[in-house]
Amino acid sequence: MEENKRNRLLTSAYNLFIHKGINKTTIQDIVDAARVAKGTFYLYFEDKYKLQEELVVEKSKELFNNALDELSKHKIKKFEDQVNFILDYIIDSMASEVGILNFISKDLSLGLYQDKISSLIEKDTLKIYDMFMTGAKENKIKKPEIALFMIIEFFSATAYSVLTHKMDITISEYKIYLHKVVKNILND
Amino acid sequence: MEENKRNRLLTSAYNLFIHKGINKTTIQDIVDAARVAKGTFYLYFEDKYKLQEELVVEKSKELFNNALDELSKHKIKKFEDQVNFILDYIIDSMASEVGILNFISKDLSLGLYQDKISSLIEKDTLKIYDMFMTGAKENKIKKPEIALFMIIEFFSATAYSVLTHKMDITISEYKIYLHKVVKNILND
Amino acid sequence: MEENKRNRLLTSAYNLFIHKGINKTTIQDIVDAARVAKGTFYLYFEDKYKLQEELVVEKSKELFNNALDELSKHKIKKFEDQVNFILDYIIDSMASEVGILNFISKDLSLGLYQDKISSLIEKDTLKIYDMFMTGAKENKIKKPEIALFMIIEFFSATAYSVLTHKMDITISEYKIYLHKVVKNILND
Amino acid sequence: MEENKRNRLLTSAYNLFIHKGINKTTIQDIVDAARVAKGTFYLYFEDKYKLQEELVVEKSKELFNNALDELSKHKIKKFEDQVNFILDYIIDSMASEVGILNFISKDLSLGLYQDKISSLIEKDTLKIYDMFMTGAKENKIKKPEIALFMIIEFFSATAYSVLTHKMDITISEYKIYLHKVVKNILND
DNA sequence: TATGAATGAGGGTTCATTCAT
DNA sequence: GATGAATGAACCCTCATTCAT
Repeated sequence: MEENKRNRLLTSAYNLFIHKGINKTTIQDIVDAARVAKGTFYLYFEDKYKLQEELVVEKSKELFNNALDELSKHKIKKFEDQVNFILDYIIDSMASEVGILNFISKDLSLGLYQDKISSLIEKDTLKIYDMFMTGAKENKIKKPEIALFMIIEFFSATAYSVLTHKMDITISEYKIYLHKVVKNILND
Repeated sequence: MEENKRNRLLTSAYNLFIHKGINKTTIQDIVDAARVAKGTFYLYFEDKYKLQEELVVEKSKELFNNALDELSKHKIKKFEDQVNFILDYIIDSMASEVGILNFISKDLSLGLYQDKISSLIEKDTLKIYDMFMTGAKENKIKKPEIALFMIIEFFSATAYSVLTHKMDITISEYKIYLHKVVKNILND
Repeated sequence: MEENKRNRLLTSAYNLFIHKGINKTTIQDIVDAARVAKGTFYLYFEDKYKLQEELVVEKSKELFNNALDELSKHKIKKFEDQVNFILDYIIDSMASEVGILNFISKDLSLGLYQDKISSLIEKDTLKIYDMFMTGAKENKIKKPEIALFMIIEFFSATAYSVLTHKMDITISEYKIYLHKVVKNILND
Repeated sequence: MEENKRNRLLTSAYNLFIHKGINKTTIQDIVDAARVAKGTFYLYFEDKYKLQEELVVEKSKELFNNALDELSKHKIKKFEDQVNFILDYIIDSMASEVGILNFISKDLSLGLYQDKISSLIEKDTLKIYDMFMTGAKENKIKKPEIALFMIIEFFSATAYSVLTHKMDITISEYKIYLHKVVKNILND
């Protein structure tokens, strides 16, 4: 039963965050949507931001794992192409699901999100991290961690701007640049 | 006298923002530090965020203009090298002046800052924008606006991470990557 | 416990309103007097004026119902006399209880009060309204609603002035005029 | 020059009062409209309410005097008819000039207004007061002050309600009631 | 576990009034 | 007379957090 309420809180918060942003979502809003008492919130989460953190990790894992699943279906040989496939998959997912974009960026700075993503990626439990490191080793990439970091940072910053139409460029056009920068970083 | 108080508010706010971040800085804090009555704040600024905006624009202009001044002293011929010189100058400035770094990133999302920077850069009154466009034209760079955007986004995202030691890499090492990506983007 | 605090707020507000008037009574005053936290006020009332509204309705109902109770003890036959009995009862009540008079008129315009009273009276749930309409019908009064309105308006305006000694006339003298006007309005 | 600014303040305040009501009109609003500095306000008026008082007296005198002027053109013999003529004139004026109605009643309670009117009427400098007392004496009305008071109170309360459509009755219908009550009060 | 009434610090904002110029 | 920058008390309201039940 307890997990039930905890999950309801997570789901309700997610829906509110993507619609109103975190700062404008109150704990009252969350517990109302979850049909749970206010005190119950504090039984499961220290505060709003701890809940958010959990949500970001969860949603990111989902995104990455879906990308990996899809990758495994395509038998792509070249490491560079694998990396690009994953990045393309992520940007396409985000383009089709506006919610997650708002979630990671309205109020929530992208920079903040990057903190979370980075710490997420550094966890060796994360399959995508392993996949990258394995591929990097096989391809004798010198500093794989820095390379990954550069790719992620570049991707995060630019993809967000492209998706929100801050930059007047289509996703297809953007991918060309992206692939070139990735190639450049990997073939150090 | 009036400009005096206005300036005291700006200065006090700047100092508080870089130490506590904007969200944790209250208007009461600002007026206390400026030794000014609360109502005086509202005489000059609509709210905390308007003041911040003014501060960001001002500080950014300072940074860009200093970079350009310095560039003009060095007689660098190649466009790509000029761009790199400016980026290096900015990252070095930020490295030596911790304040501005906290100011643009604590609470304040980097993304938000980029909005400001971007709108700032798009103003044709801004010398740095002109400089880039002129150089790009001379070098027959195809889509100078997209190139500039890519460089700024990449630089903003990575420089911040490097300066805050989120990534274990020295500034010198970082510059090597940076220059390569810049080269790659410019020689499209 | 909850109703306890709510009632304490109502009582405290009433006492403050009758002594200082609504406009000069702050929410801080009310919660202090009720020995309750500020936030508690907003738990029960939207704002000061909603509380006031509730108070006016409550006090008015009390007054009307007492008047009707008393009327029923006196077996008065004639409709006109019944109406005068009620008006007399109300003015006597107000004369003996200064509080309610200040409450309905200091700051609070009498006109405003009339709005409340009128809407109160128009509710068919209100016994006094039924009593009047029934009596009016039996006595073949042509436009009972207008008659009631005229009586109420005349009574409200003059009674208030008499009770506050704005006019140098005793209550007894006043009743004579009042009864004449009532008679005149009813025997249209 | 000074009278000029003073008058501009009065005029501006009047226009604001009739549109926004007194409570929502700030001194800043008034001085802005009068194109005068804030401090200047305090040179001529103690506060907003002293200005308002002056305005009420002035506008009321205007209304009464216009009524008297018009009366003198009609050679009406009977005292009762003269009184009714004046009341009719006033309600017709108010009906045609919405401004004054808002002025005396939005925020400003009618009761408050009555205070002013009453004190105004008691001043023997007021022609209308003289006219009434003279007529009353000639007609051997016993307590002319009380009669005047009753008429004014009844008229104020009901006319306001009729004009603001709080009561569903035409002005013509209303006048019939009004005249009957006046007759009744005068023929005591 | 679960509740939700109660808390109260703290936020932003307004505005009548003063006073040095 | 005239100005308007400066004041600061006062206000309303929000909301994360606690705690007795």
